[in-house]
Amino acid sequence: METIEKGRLYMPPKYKVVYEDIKNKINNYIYKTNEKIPDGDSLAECYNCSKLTIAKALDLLVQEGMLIRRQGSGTYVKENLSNRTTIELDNISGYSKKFSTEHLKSTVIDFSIITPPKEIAEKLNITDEYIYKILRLRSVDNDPQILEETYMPIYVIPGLKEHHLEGSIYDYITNELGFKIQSAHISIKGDEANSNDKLYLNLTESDFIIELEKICYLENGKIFEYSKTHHRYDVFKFNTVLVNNI
Amino acid sequence: METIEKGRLYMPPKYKVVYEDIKNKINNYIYKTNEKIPDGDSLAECYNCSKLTIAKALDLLVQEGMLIRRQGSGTYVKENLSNRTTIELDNISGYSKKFSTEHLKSTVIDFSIITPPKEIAEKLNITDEYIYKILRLRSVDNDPQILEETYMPIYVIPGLKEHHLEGSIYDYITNELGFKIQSAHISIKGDEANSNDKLYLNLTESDFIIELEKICYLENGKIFEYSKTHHRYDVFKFNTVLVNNI
DNA sequence: AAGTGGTCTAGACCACACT
DNA sequence: GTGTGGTCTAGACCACTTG
Repeated sequence: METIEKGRLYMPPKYKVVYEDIKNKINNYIYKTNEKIPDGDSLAECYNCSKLTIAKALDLLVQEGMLIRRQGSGTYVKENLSNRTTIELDNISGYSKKFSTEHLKSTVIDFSIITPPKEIAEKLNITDEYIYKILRLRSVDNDPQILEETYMPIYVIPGLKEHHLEGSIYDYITNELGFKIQSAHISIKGDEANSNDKLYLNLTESDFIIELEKICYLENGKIFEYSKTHHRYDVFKFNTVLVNNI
Repeated sequence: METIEKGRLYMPPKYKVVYEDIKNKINNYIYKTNEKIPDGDSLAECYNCSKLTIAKALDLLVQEGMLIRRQGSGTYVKENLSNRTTIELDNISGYSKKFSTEHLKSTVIDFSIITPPKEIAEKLNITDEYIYKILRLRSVDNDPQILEETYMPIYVIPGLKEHHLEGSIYDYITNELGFKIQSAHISIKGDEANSNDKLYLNLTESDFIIELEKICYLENGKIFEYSKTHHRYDVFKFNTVLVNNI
């Protein structure tokens, strides 16, 4: 399972190996829906590790809504529901599995470097820093679906060029810059379409959009993005799993 | 911090005590935004526990979006953003903190016991079980905001009466029955208002709503609720934090 | 009573950041 | 180099359910 990253041999931690393996077993119905999987001691012996490592791996799957652990009883596979949303840097990544890049298109409406207004600077937690301002239209088969307004500090994401925007900014950040995403704080609401929405998303006077506001963190603790995306309501769907941890 | 539950002395685990204490320190700005909190060894000494217990407590706060941990650097308090959504059994619990029960009203439109149609039975993962069907209108200051369609198996939630519906079903389940919620799988989308929405939410022909679909699990592994809530778009807001754990 | 998950420890070692 | 978080172990004991 080891890979080469940045020219170095990268060996994933044991709990991640166990996590991946059990996740595969669930997805391939080797561990069947609503059934119990082997107990912690057995798994620890099977994977040649401690119980705690097994628990850590299983807890990840609980967090993703794939397992439920019941004290005194066992660990069970949940009904196969919509899995937890991965962080959608792309805003359209839900589709990127369904549609190849041939069908996806990003049209850059505006790409400039600005001094952020106070409101944006606060969201990005910066002072006196230049930022990129990006306005993009995301389409599937030339059908416009998402109008995206993105702000990113230059010093956090250096070297961003217009051609990156025509593809995936996410790919640039993770693959070319080698950064990892830590988290995203999001907020979802509905609203009437504004003039830009009507213009670019081909909406009529009476239409509505779903607005997804997002603040994204890198693993180094820096906020790298604040964005507002307006989604045509008929193509928007957001799935997630909330787990009670306390 | 110990409490009496079901006539027994309940002593919370150490990591939960630490979690609560640090959460309070963040909310009261004893640990300030963007600043580093003490390292794991110090906290372990301070709380008289092992490093692992501290890590477990801090990881909960990372999951809630309040902290960020950086290997080699430290643990930092994040910008105070909207916290992670708690499981909203109530559908209106976001308001229950803002508005007292005097302002909140639940009007029961339908409360019946039925044999579920196939689609609902599948969502609830049951066969040959009777279920409650509940249609409620939730209002704030007599302003109708949410139309809620709920299905619950009788054998999972016994003894539900109409007067419970006028208050909070959540309170009945957690306080009177003493059950705990494990998780909720949710899905959010927008849609045009249907005839019921127009009727009960006072919408016009052109209006639209936000639909929140939800499947809820108890700690005993049973699904106790499948619901669809239609929210007037101008009063809907959903916040959450997505954390990259893998 | 037996089985299973949950909590917790003390300590070891590694990976990474900072300076 | 020092400090910090991340991983991992072996084992102990507790809480809960009943496969």
